[in-house]
Amino acid sequence: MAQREVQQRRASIHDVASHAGVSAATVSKVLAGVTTVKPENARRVLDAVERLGYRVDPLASDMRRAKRRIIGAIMPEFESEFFGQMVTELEGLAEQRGYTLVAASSRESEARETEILARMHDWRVAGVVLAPVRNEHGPAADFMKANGMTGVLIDRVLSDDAFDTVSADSAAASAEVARMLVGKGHSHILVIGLAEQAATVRARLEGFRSQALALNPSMRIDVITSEVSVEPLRSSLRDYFGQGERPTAVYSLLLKGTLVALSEFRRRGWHCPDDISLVGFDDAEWMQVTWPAIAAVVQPVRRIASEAMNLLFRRVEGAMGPPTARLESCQVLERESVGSPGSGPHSGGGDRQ
Amino acid sequence: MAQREVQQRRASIHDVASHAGVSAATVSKVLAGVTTVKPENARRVLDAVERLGYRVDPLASDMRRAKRRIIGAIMPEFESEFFGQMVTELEGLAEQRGYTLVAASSRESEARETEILARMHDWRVAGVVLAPVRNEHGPAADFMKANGMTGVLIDRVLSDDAFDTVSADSAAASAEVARMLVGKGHSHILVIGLAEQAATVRARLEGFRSQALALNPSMRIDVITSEVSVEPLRSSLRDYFGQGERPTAVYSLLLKGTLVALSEFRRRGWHCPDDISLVGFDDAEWMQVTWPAIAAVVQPVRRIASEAMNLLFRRVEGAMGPPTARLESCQVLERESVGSPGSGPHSGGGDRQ
DNA sequence: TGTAACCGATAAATCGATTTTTCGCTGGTG
DNA sequence: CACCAGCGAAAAATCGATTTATCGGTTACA
Repeated sequence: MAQREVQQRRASIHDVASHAGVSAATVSKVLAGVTTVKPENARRVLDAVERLGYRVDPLASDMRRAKRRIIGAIMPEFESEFFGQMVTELEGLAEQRGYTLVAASSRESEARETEILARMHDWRVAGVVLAPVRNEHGPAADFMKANGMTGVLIDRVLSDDAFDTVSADSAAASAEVARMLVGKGHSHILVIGLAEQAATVRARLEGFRSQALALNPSMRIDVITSEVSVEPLRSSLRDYFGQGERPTAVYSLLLKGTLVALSEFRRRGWHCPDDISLVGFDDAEWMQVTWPAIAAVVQPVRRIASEAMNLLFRRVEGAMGPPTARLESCQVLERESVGSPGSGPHSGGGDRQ
Repeated sequence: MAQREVQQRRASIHDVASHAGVSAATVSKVLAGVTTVKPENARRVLDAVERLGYRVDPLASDMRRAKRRIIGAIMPEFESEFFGQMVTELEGLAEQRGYTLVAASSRESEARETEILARMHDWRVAGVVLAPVRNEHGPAADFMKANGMTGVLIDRVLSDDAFDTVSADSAAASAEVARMLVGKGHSHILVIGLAEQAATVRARLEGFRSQALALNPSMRIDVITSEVSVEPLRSSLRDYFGQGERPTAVYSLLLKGTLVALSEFRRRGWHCPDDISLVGFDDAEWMQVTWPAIAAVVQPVRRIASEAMNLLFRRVEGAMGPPTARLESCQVLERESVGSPGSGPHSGGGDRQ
């Protein structure tokens, strides 16, 4: 319990030492659990610690180590449930091991990503969990490599020759989505995504395409991707529908795409699943309370986070060997936004507004 | 540009000093912009810095200061857009001033809140931005007070006698919601919320109630709040509707409540705004793409963040004086989930599924 | 009896930067 | 010529903890 020390400078290890009548080194050893300390002295040290409310200063404690007990986390954004949960999980896992997590958002910019990484390098973080904006081959991974940083890449990655990677098994999940949609009788499906995240999006696309075509070789699969941001995707989609294209289902390869698809459906007065079916990669809390509830691929956030931390700490502790590439399986939630083609009015106009 | 130094120990200020043929103190001064250094030496220092790719170690640099250039941020959760954006903003603002932001989630637990705070105190952070789980009178604020920490309280707070506070002007926004609903002809409205966040929720409730009653004294306003978590709220709501209560509009005082309300509407097959109108405090991206789009109160995240940081840094720099309590005004977005009572079927059954 | 091994603890070095103190040197002044 | 002021830079102290080297005092063994 802290007493009148309030507002004053906090007690240092030397204060504890003098109160206990021993040297600072002895205090350090007692607190580190070294057994070569006389019980009597240990007791007095612990007494003093208690009396002064002493706590080790992690910053000072880290001074001498080459790798500080800090883990950096870089996410493309914090606004979505996925990355929000990810940071929460990572923080908890770091804390469990006595590490502090410093999280930063790259705001979908590779330039910022590298800047943040450089700053974390300055802090001499023990390791970094990087969810790259684009993929594992960006400047950020290069920077880490060039500076001998230890790290794990997650989410928008497949595998790397220098770092362990952990991501959702996009291909398998997409194949399951394909089975679901083809099983319902869809034979003309539009897939939308952002090309930014090259490898991941490609995996999701190919996983879907190959499974769908395997089940129905005459299937028609249209693909719309935008290079950079969401807005071009929106206008491409608008053009596509504007030209009279009428797929019976849309599979969005990422959350932003799901939002874009929904808003385009709204513009045209289309309802799911009567007028068109919709499935999106990435789940969100709201998707189960809207009308209709939106079918989604749920990524195993906790498993990705814990696996990433396991791999990271293994490396931090000096583990060598070739990098691992883990794929964690997803869950596909079939909800009301998916139906069979032709089962509803499909008028293209029925607004309930 | 870093050269073959890769993988090696990073250059320290002493390496720079010896390469430049000066002392470490001189290097420090050059980098700090002190002008009492001979131009010739300054140049050589900067050369060496460039050549070695030297960057100041922020940890070592902070050692001597009583307050380190670290700002702590504690949020109840990271999963919602509101807090996600908040962290993003705070991080950017801290970075602008050369500070590092360490963010942690209290996971809606006051106990965890205090633990995190204690850990941040160990780091001797310069200041803390705390979004308390409950309100400004919790154990976390007490801890900060007792330990002489500097901080700002945001979001679920109104005002405090020790810390500056910044939050959305809940009362004013709620009054505007009241004007909107009463203006549409609603005279029986249900308000739902969590009592946890006592003062804030009360402000939202009172702001709404007083304005609504002023406009229509015979107005009926029912209130359902749950003490602790979301689930009791859900069952209370279920009971309420189960007893045959049929308000024409629901005003949710927080995001979770909006989700609960929507899912209960779903259960009963009610549609907005035909069967019932809905307005929620807190906006989210999905609310404008669903059918119907959900009316919401938008909190000025950026303004709250920047104002909080301004106040915080003022205190960090030693500003004295009584604490400020800022209220930032919100924007009310009227969307399709709000209509006039009786304008739709109000059958209580029309499902489009 | 002399020396080695050991125990427990302290002094000192270390980490990397900042800040204070000290010092050498130049130039101006009485 | 002696002294002081001022400049610029080096030396040293500091921050708080950890780790290594050292040291006094026993005990064991040859």
